[in-house]
Amino acid sequence: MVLSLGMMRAMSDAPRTARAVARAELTRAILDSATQQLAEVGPAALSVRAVARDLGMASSAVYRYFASRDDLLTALLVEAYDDLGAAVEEADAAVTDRDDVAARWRATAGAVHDWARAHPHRYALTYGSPVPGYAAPQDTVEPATRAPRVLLQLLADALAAGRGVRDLGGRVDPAEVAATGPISAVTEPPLPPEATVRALAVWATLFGHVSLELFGHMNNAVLDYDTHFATVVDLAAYDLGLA
Amino acid sequence: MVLSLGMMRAMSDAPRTARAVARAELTRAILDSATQQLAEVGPAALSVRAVARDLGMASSAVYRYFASRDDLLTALLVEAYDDLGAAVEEADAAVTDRDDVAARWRATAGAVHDWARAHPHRYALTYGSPVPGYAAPQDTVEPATRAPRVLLQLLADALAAGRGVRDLGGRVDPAEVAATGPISAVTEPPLPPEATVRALAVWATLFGHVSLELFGHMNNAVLDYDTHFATVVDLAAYDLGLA
DNA sequence: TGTACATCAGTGAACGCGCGTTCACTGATGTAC
DNA sequence: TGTACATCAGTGAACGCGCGTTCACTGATGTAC
Repeated sequence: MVLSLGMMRAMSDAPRTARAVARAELTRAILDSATQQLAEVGPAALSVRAVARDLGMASSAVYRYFASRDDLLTALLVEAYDDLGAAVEEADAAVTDRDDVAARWRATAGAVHDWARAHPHRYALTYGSPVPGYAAPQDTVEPATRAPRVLLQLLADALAAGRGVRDLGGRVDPAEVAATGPISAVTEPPLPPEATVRALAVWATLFGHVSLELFGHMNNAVLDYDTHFATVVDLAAYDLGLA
Repeated sequence: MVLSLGMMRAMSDAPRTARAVARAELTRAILDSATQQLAEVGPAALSVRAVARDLGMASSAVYRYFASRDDLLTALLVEAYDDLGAAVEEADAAVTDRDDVAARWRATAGAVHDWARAHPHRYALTYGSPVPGYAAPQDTVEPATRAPRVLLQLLADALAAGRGVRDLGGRVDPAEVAATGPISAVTEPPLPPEATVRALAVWATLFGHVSLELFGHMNNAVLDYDTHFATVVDLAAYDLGLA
């Protein structure tokens, strides 16, 4: 996507001209309306015309702001990842005792849980089924890494402070070390294999729990989601060697 | 839904009349075509007309078999849950040494993984984002319990045989015991709280892993899904106290 | 500062398409006597 | 076994709707001199 000069101004923090101000505002309004659409009909039925109708403008006008329906979807996806990433980063950063890694983990997991419940449809967009016929472009990759990065970093901090990952019942297979190399390499210094494996498993538990809860698979099976979530997070803290 | 006599015959194993045979076959053909549709356009865009076109019949004819698009979706959902449930049950049953609970767990987890990869769109239908505007009716509840039941039962068997769940780093809170009561009560005798909590956490890990893998969140991060899945399953076996 | 020109936002009509569902109807199959 | 009637499967037209995207155009805003 080639950005026009006007578009770049619209996206900068201090738009100069009246046009740029209007563009920034309408871009925002389109995204907000589309986000609402998302909640009502889902990503597959997200409609440029419905957004235009909602804003009282001709449907063709939306194309001055987004080149296509897919571009609009991409923008929603990037915003959702960024929003979640920011929430998680802030929750971690809000723990003033940086050495209390268990508290940082709880804050991180809680932020994911809270964000997902506050924005169930945006969670479904990012972590639910892929949208058929839509392939997320490269732009979404970096924002998607923000949240997981926080977990890996706090685990690295724990290891640096001499806390560690509880034993895993055996050595990590060399093939597994190779398979998870990119994850290990996220932090500096890299995580040891045991930590990487446990981090990935815990990450799956966290998102698995949130998905099962939000998508209705705990209906009438778990009666108090908050209590159970706290229990699972504590258990993960224990498995991570933080508690 | 009230079933007509003819419909009940069509669903029984040995349809009598030529009509009933034809009905059973066409019902099957509709479901197969719809399943293919699902893979191509997703559940939200599943179209009665497209199914009819595929089968070379008038779109109105499909309504002789399913009262509405939602009814068709429900049938797909029930079939998917049953298919997964059967695969998991068979995988567990195929382990001849019933006391080798670790092997039963690996077979169970592997069956979920294999089924999901063989039928990614049916997995997305059941465990991905809910279909907007569609509320799954009661008919889907029982089939959905088949797979999790296998895990709970093998864990109960392990406990009966003196194997058990490793310690969780603390006692299970009474509120959590209450919250997870329905899960404990699935087996006879009921699972103790520690086992229930660990079972739920492991269940979230398993489905979290499969979702993250299938929905593209491990792209360029985990390089060998099979190796990593095996590692996570082994780790879960260890956490469950089976290995 | 004032003017001429370039850029941009927004319009409304149009293209070609697909959808779920209903309905009156025809012809084949099944059933009761 | 043969016949009359009831049931069912499938048709094709119709209703009323929505979609993404393009295009020529108008009028407002911005810019260079």
